[in-house]
This record gives sequence, structure tokens and C-alpha cells, in this order.
Amino acid sequence: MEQLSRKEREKKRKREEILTAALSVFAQKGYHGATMAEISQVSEYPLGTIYKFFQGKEQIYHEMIRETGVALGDILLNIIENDDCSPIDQIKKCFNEYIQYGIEKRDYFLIYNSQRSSIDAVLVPNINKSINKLHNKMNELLADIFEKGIEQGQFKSHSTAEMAHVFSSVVFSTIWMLIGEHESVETERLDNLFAIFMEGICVECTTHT
Amino acid sequence: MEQLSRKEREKKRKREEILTAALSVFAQKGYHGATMAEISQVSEYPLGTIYKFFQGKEQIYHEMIRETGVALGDILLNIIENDDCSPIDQIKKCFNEYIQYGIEKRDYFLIYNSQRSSIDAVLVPNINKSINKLHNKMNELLADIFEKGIEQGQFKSHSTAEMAHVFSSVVFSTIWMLIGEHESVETERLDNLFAIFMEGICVECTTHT
Amino acid sequence: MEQLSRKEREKKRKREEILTAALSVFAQKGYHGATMAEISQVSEYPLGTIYKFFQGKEQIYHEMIRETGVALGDILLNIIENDDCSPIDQIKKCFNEYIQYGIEKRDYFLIYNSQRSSIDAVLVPNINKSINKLHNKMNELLADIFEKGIEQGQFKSHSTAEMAHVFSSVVFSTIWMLIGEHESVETERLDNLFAIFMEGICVECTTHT
Amino acid sequence: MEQLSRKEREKKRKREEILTAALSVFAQKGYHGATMAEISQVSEYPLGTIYKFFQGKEQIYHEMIRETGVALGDILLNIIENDDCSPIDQIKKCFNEYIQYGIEKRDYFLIYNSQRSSIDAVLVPNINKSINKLHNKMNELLADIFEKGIEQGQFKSHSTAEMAHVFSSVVFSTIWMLIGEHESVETERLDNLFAIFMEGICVECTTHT
DNA sequence: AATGAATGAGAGTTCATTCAT
DNA sequence: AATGAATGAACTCTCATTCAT
Repeated sequence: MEQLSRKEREKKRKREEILTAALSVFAQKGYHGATMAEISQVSEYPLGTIYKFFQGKEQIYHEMIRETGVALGDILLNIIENDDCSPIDQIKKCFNEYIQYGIEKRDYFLIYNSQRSSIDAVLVPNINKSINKLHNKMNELLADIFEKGIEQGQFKSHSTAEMAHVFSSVVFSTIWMLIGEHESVETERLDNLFAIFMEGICVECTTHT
Repeated sequence: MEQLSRKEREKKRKREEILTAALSVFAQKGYHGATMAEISQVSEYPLGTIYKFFQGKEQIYHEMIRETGVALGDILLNIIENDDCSPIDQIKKCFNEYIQYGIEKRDYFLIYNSQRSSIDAVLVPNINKSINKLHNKMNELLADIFEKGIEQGQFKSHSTAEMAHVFSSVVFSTIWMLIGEHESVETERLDNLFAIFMEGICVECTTHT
Repeated sequence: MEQLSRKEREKKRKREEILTAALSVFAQKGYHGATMAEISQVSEYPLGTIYKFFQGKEQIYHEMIRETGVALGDILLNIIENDDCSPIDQIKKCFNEYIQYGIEKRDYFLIYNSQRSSIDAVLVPNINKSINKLHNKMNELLADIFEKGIEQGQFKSHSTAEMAHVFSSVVFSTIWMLIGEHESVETERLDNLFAIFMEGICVECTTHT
Repeated sequence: MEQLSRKEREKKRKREEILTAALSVFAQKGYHGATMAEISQVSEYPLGTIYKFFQGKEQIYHEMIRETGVALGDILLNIIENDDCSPIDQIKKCFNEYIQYGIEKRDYFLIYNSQRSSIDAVLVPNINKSINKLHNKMNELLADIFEKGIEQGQFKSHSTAEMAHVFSSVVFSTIWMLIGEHESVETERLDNLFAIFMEGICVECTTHT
């Protein structure tokens, strides 16, 4: 088990404070619009100190994306690992907790979304891929749940990959809407959206074979 | 009927060529990352010439967003106005054509998406609103189709606003995926996604009253 | 006697109109602040046409200074050549007419003054000298009048060069004041200034030998 | 008494060095003709450093005018405040010291003169007024001396405002001449000019009542 | 021959990064 | 070791001049 000295723990804490400040600034201004001076100001660490922790602006951006990506991945994994309930309940739980997390980590989702697109991709090419990798992994885990649900006869036997795609479409889009409108989450509305996802909109449910 | 002189047509064409180049550059680099020099290079118009058509970088960005926004709105309107078919067919048509258009206008969707978020919003605040206004209008028109479908007994009586939300979530997310993966559209996959949206994923379809 | 053809007269007239417009623009904005576009607009001659008459901005500036300098010189010469009156009257006449002319040719004096200094001198080095040459010539002609006045016992026997210097100091400074304050000339005030120049301010007039 | 820290003194010194360099460049090239690059080169401070002290070119110009204007005002005030001598001696002293100062502060007088005119006035409108305000204040202070001199029977009872005008005309014009001709001051010549101002040029001194 | 749209060199300014303190 | 003043490359934009029409 790794045991960090007080000094090392202190160092790690500072590093994370800087990254949190950076996240906030990048989310508001974008990569090029953000300035090192503003990151210094928001983080309350002097400019010179920031350069002790990171090589430069680009590296801060990379690390910031990566670390929050890892955090996001962990959340999802934890939600899914709690498999002591049925696939339907698991999906319902994912839906709610994911949206909850999305609102809490507003800034990260702003970044996440801008990075899924090609914007700034020339400057930070690998980030694009790593975001997509996370997204794909997330969808694979979700697909596993759907797989299990189909096996248990709870879900229709659609392609699991596409079920995951529709699910995350609705989840992310809802997070996006909530972020953009600066609204708080309304339970009823979320229930409706989830119901539409689960039941579909068509009266005549075609049976799958 | 307005008849533009050759000179005026020429001028309009140049303007549009510059905007197209700008769209491409902004989509790849974002507002701050894009440089006037690159827009000049891509458009193959010298810097000075660009400044004959536009006041500056910011105006180019505004106009570019606005013009493509108008074009996008027009497409949607045309699709919906072809109401010589049932709501289901109309929605199916919207789904396909929208995705088709999304792939064609790849660059615009990159911009559109980045603008729906708050990134760069401080610098171009009204754009944010105008994008959302378009998005809302689009959803309202879709909601009308769902409304009609419910009246005709083709759709379950969910909240129409949220049906529109789920629909556009799936559509945009799919466009997004196709853009990101640089894939060409696979008809079968799209059909699956549309089926999931229409039928839902749950085996037991609860009846709505 | 030179006889210009209609075409040549036309050409000369256009040239002078451009120079007049240039004078006005340079006087308001300075050499660097003035733009060719503005000279084109004020003169109501197209940009391309101006370049048929002059090699460029700098040449326009040179010619403008030179031509108005010649005109100024001619005025002074004419005033002095009317030597059918006493030196005192001649000086009085010079004083009044010079100030009159200064107000009429406001723009020229703005240029004249800025050129006597070293401002823009690096860019148009010879102009500086030519302005001073005119100024010196003017003072020499004035000195001749003072010389005559001394011989006729009307003026005290000061150094004539310095009498001319004091005279033109007061004249130019007054023109300057009138230009700056946008005031119209008040006869009484000018009389006072002239009286001070003629009589001095000291009660005990020391006799010169 | 305010005691500046070493750092603050250093900062002030740098600021003044930049302003001195700017004064020199503006005096030679005018506002528009001067470039930030040249100010950087002359001051031997890099461009970026200059922008730490000033917001931009225009502010440098303003501050430069203002600061030297204050300095000029102070000199004049000090000269006049030494009122332990007769008005005649005071005026004589003003005359000499003013000219002395004018030669020392050559660059400032070039600026001062160009600013009294309308050249560049559109761009820096308030400067024009502030220069004139200083000029007016200067003349008022001089007028006070003349007032006292008239009361003491040393000066003729001309209008004091116009006595001040003639005085400063001769002083400034002389400074101007010395600056333009790059000559050093010749005491005899200055004495002559002062004598002409004091005694007038006319043989018959009309008595004032 | 007359024009004014097109051009690109050069201006002012910002900001990521360094390094003397 | 910690800092933030100093730096200069790179940006946006202007305008004297040209040349196709």
C-alpha cells in the first residue's frame, strides 16, 4: 500500500486545487480564451508556482481532462458495480445518479462536450481520443447491463450497443439542457424522459423475436 | 423579384466563400484558436479583402453562426411542412433527413454544439441565446407533430415537449457520433436507433391513459 | 507669356483642388493621421485619379506645403511692395493684413507651424528647411522696412533682424491665438497688441545712440 | 512625508524613463508617426514592459503631455513666486529662465506647440484644452506681475492680458527659433529682444494716462 | 483614360513562459 | 524554494498603393 509523506500529500492537494481552478476557467473561456494569469488568480497560486507543478498551459489542460475523466469513469463504475439490483433498477439508478453528477460537475461536462467534438482537436489531438475511449467504455458497461436485462427477459432484444447509445444520448442531452438553462433538476420531468426511453413513444409495440 | 447585378452577385458569392472558410476554421480551432491569417489562407482571400466584407473576427463569427442557423432552421421547417404524410412517417423523415443534413454540415454542428454550452459565451453572449432560441423553436415544431400523432392515436400520450427532447437528443447524439468517428451513415444502425426511440426498450409497455 | 491650353488649365485646376483638400485634411489630422481615402473623399476625386496627379502621399504633402508657402510669400511681397506709404504705416498694414490672411488661411498656418518644428521632420526633411527659408526671407523683407524707418527717424535704432523677429512673433502668436480660440478678430485688441509692440511696456524709454 | 519603498522608487524611475523616451519620439515623429517599437527601442525597455506601465500608446501620450505640463507650470510658478525683486526684474528673470528652460526641454516645446494647434486634436481632444488651460494660467500669472508693475509706475498702463500675450509671444517664438536653428543661446541677442519688448520700436513714446 | 476593389506590409497589443530576486 | 516582473512572438486590424476593368 502506498503511503504518501505529509509533503507529498500537500503537493498532491495543491496540484488538484490548481486543476480545479483550471477546470473552471477553461469551462468558461475555452482553451485559447483562458489565460494563465486567470488560472493563477482563481487558484490563488502564484504564476511561478503553477509552473512548478505543470510544464505549461497545454499540459494543465491535458491533465485536467484526464483526471476528471478518471473521476467520471469511477463514478460510473461504482454505480454499475452495485449490481445487487435488477437491470431495470440499475439503469434507473444510472440515469438519476448520472444526471445528478452532471449538474454537480457542470464545468466538467462543458469541457467534456467541447472535447468530444473536433474543436481544439488540432492542438490537443490525443484528448479527443481519450474522451471517446471513456465514452466507449461507459457505453460498453451500459451494454453489459442491457445484455443482462435482455437475458432476464426485462428488455427487448435490441442491439445493446445502440440501446447504450440512446440511453447516454438522453442522459447527456438532459444534463446539457439543465446546465444551459441553469435550472435545478425536476424529478417529474426526469421521470417522464426516463419513461419515454423505457416505453418508447409508439402505441403498437412490435414484438422482437 | 429582386434581381442582383453581376457585381452584387459576385460580392455575395465572395462573402459566402469567406464565411464557409471561417466556419471550417472556427469548427476546428474554436473562436480564439482560429486566426484571421488561417481564414485568409483557407478562403484564399487576402486579409485585406476579408476586412472589406467584415468588420473583424467577431463579426465573422456572428454572421457565420447566424447564417448557418437560418439555413438549419429552413431545412427543418421544410421537412416538417411536408405534412402530406402521417406523424410517424413525418418523424421518421425528420430523423433521417436531419442526420443526413448533420453529416453534410459537419462543421456547423461542431459550432452549434460548442455554442449551446457556455464556452466562449462571455465573448459572444447573444449567440448563445440565438442558438437556444433556434433549438427551442425546433423542439416546438417537433412537439406539434407529436401532438398531432397523439390525437390520431399513433403515439402514446407522453408530454410532447419531452418527446421532442428525447427525439432531438437521439438525433443530435447520433450526428455527433457520426461526426466524431468520421463514419459514413449506416442505414441499419439508424433504423435500430429509431426503433428504440419508437418502441422503447422495456418489454412490458405500460399503457397511457 | 505662357499660354495654357484648355486641357492644361483643367489639369492645373484639378491639381489645385486636390491640394486644397489635402491641406484641409493634413491640417486636421497631421501627416500620419491623414488617409488617402479621406483626401479622396474631401476633394471628391477618386483615389486612382489622385495617383495620376501625384506620386503618393508624401509628394502631396510636399507640394501642398510648397505651393501654399509660395502663395504666402507672394502676399507678403505684395504688401511690402506697396511702399507708397511711410514705414510705420507699412508695418501697421503688414500687421493687419497678415493677421487677416492668417485667419482666412487657417489650415495653412496649422501646417506651417507644425512644420517649423521638427515634428515629422525625419519623414519630410527638406520641408523644414524650406519653411524656415520662407520665414527668413519674410523677416529680411521686414527688416528692410525697419531699416528704412530707422533711417527716416521713425524707429529706434534696434537691430533690424530682431525687430523683425519680435514683429513676426507677435503676429504669428496672435494668429495662433485666434485660430485656437475660434474667435473672430477684434480690432481693438489687435490695436492694443500693435501699440505694445510699437511703444514698449516700459515707462522710461531709454534713448538709443 | 511619503517614503517610497525601493521597489516603488524603481517603478517610478522606469515609468519616467519610458515617458522621456516617448517624449523624444513623439516630438520627432508626431503622435501617429511614432511607433511603440521605436519608443521601446529608445527607452531600451521591451514592448511588453512598456505595456505593464501604460495601457497603450494613447495613454502614454496623455501622461507625457500632462507630466511635462505640470513640470513646466511648476517652473513658471517658482520663477514668479520669487517676488523679492521689482516687477521689471521679475519679468527679466522670467524671460531669461523661460528661454533657458525652453532650450533644455526642447522636445517638450515641440509637443507643446503642436498641441496648441488643432493637429491631432480630434484624437486627443482634452489635451488640447489642458494645454490651453496651462497657457492661460501662465498668462494670468504674468498679467499679475504686469498689474503690480503698472501700480508701481514701472510699466505703461496697457491691458495686462495683452502685455502677457506679447511677452509670451516673444518668449515662445524665441525658444522656437533657437530650437529650430539648433543654436545655443546668445546673451546679447536675447537682451536685444527683451529691450525691444520693453522699450518698443517707436521713437515717440505716447504717454499713457 | 479613369476608377475603386484588392492587396499585404506593418502597426498596436496580448499573454505564455522565463528567471532574477 | 517561491515568486511575479519582464519578455517578445504572434495576434488583429489599417491603409498606401496598385492594376484589372
